[in-house]
Amino acid sequence: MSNITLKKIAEELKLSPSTVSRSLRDSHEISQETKDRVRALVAKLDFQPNPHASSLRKNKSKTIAVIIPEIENNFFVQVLNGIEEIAQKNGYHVLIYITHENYQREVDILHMLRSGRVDGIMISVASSTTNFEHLTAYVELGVPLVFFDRVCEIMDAPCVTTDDAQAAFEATEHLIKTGCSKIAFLSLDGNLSISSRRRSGYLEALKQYGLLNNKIIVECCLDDEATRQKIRSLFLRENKPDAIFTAIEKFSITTYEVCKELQIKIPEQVKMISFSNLTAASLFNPSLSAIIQPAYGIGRESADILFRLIDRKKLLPTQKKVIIPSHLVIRESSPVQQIVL
Amino acid sequence: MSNITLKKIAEELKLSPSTVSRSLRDSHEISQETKDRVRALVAKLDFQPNPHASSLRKNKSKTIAVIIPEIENNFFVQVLNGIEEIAQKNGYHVLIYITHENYQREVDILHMLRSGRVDGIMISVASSTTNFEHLTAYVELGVPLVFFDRVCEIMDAPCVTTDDAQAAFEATEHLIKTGCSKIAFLSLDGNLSISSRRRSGYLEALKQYGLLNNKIIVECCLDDEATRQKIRSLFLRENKPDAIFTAIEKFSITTYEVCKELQIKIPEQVKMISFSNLTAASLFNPSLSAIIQPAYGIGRESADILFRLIDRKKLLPTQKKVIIPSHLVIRESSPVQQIVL
DNA sequence: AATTTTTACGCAATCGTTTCCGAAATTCGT
DNA sequence: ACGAATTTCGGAAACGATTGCGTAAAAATT
Repeated sequence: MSNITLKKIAEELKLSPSTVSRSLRDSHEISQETKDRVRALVAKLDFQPNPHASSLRKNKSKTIAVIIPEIENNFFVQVLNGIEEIAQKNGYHVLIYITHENYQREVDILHMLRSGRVDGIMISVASSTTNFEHLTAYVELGVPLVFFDRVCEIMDAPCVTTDDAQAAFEATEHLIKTGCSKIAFLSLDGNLSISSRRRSGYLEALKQYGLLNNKIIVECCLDDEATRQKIRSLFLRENKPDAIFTAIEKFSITTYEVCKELQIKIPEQVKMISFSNLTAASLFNPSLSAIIQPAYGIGRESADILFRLIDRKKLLPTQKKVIIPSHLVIRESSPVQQIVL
Repeated sequence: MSNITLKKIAEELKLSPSTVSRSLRDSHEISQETKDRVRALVAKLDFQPNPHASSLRKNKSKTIAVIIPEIENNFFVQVLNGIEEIAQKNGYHVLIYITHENYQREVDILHMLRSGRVDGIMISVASSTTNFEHLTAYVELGVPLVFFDRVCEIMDAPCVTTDDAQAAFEATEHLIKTGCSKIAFLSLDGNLSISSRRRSGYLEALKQYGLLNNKIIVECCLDDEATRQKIRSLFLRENKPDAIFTAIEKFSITTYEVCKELQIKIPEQVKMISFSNLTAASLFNPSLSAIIQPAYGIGRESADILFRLIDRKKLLPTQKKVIIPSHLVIRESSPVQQIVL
């Protein structure tokens, strides 16, 4: 770390530190000539003000924290990409924390962040989170917080999501219209906002088409092997589903693998559709019909909102609860025309 | 941000700030009784020392920066995952910066980081980086820096990579052994360390099998459409390749798409193999043979090394240049037995 | 009992920047 | 030309935690 300080610059130029500081922030109470002299030396010595001293004094860290439940998930990666983009534009730094769907870790991180290390937080809660005290405690400190995707509706904080229920409805409806009547819905256990919204979209579609009695809801956990086992038993029971709708990208991969293992043909024997942001989904065998979430946009929008909060700007009324639509891409795993063998 | 400070704790307990500070760091010169009193109040008030004040005084930020060229790439995501894991264990925070393969952005980030904001840097350089002054200038400041994957060999900084040349050799050899003689190698343009190492592995295999005259090297850039066009023309030239070996995951996806478009069958008409960390590669149509890099391990190992440097611990001699082997997974896109139609 | 050592704590400087007050020096208004 | 307003800058006190140094009191040593 360079040990050249504001004070040294000041000495060198026979100025006071305050003048140098003001020059650097282009204060109107410094003459142009002095500013130029300061900037010249600063540039020459490649001086950078110490961010910790600055943060301490100004009580601003120019840093935000992004808390995500997992990183090996294209959705969160794209969100992060959007966030980083906006943060960079605003001159902010991005701290990343991964909870690995662990509630305790989430609590610890939020607790730790109460120190003033960051000016704001963006979070998608862990699947194991049912209690929100750690979040309310944080918000009560007055530090801006924005939820994205997996939100906590009851809290007074902006939420940026996609239209999960609508998207799930459309996906289910699509499956119904292509002839499916026994559609299984695979979702993450716990009571995440997205899970319940997606489930209700699924159920609503079944209801509208009089198929509510056929509902098959399977709640899977994070353990890959357990999920695999649940999917297997789904195919081994007497009343097999004729379609699978997975609410989580990862589950679609597991489902494909199980189908391969059990030699079940997609889409002939079972159709498939999934929430997924995998760019490679179109290369799957068969290509996977997917609900693509506007991940990048969610990242950008929620970051935008966070910075408005940080800058104490008024939020537009529409920015309290932002919903960006997903879109459905139909591919071979759930073809519109039934493939006849 | 909580406005409760060390000083207030001290007043409340009728102690001096120094005593409180020492109590919190478990100094031996504080009686157990006092420590207990301090800790009790600290716990009760949920006090957290201001990190900026602490960083300023101790000249330690407890933060590292991770600079990656792109994030929508499974390899870097897994590396990041490993890094975050180790950082968390060491009580460190992780700042993430994405260069988007942009040299100037990389320069700017490194310049900005010369302020003492972080205690160390982990970086994989951008493909457009040919000049390393920004890196040497940084290292000369005495701040630890570790390279991973895309390294700069000539610099005196630890490097953690995989055995690119060996892996590329084996992949090429595999293609040759399954009957291919016109193997095209698709790599990223620019002179990245990984590109040249992978290329040399490819060339070495061709050489050993007397196929050097058949070498086909295509350098692609980041523009997706340009890459697509280059791949198309590869298939449209008179002397078509009978195998494609892509050094970058993204290129394999584009290649698959082009093959679909041109109705070229993999592996019947052209075999494929790629460097890739996509978990879903096994679900491709056909499933993609891949060189899987130990991304998570690279992340963990390079973070480990960085923290040794930060703690001024001696590096083991083996930690100056760490090479973690990749492994080849053969799938349907380059079957061992030739599929006869 | 006198001395040395140890224990347990306080004082005050320090990290580097920012900003509230002044206060010269200059310009302006009339 | 003389007070008022403006411009331009410096002094010094923050911000909050850490730490070198000093020192009473208690304990140990001779």
